Amino acid sequence: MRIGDLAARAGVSVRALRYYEEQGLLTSVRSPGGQRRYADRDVARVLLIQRLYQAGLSSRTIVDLLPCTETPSHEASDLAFERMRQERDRITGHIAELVRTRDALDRLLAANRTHREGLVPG
Amino acid sequence: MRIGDLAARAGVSVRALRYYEEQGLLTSVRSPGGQRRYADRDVARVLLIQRLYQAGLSSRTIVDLLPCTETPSHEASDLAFERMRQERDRITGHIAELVRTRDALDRLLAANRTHREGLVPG
DNA sequence: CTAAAACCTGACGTTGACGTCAGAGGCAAG
DNA sequence: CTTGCCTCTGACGTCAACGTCAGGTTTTAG
Repeated sequence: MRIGDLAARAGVSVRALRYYEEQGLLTSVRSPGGQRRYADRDVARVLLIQRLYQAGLSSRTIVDLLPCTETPSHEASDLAFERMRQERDRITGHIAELVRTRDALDRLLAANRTHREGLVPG
Repeated sequence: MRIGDLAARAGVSVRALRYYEEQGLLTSVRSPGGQRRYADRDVARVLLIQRLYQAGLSSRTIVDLLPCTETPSHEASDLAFERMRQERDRITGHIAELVRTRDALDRLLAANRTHREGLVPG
């Protein structure tokens, strides 16, 4: 599978895939001519990377965690495991914050709706 | 209230407050010498701004919505109202994504715990 | 065999929310 | 009036995840 195919299947840009490799998030086998070739399983890997980015993790953090995800072995360091727990908790906190923000918006929307429905005629 | 006091009370930097003013998110009255003076209610305003930033809104988006929040009037344009609904829905979607990501991490954590607890002895 | 399409490696550009530094001025206390 | 802290206006720096362009090579369709 070539880089353009992987990009299409994972819904990211070719540039992004090269950047992931540069950051150590993704590896590739090279063709005799030097072009990157990927396996089918890399689609899922890229989707996971995207998911983690979207959750606010940095490249550095992701590269620390990925060994855990690929080969759940005892060698996956305690630090990586602990880091994963930390990130999980951070996400939980972020979700709570977003819920509060949404509630605030809901209250503002309600207040505006009141004024819109003519309870305060102009 | 001076800018340093507001910064301390709202938990942001002085630089951030000047930036908010530059972006049209915050206004101030000037002292005879040209220094910014704020009212107590500006603390809440800054906290709201911070909350919206943290929810992924840009300065531009926030400045569009803030008129709605300060004076819920009929003049608050339909566009601002609609925009607010959009952002609310975007946040809801984002929350759902974060929950999915957290679930993924939970599964990975469970897998690793299995290997850690000696079910696969080394 | 050829031309188009895809890929390669640099390397500089972008964006947003500030950080930081320089040089100068305002302000309450003693 | 001066000491010291706070504040002012520029204006350049930062950082991350790519976008984009240049100039050249590989792969594939016909």
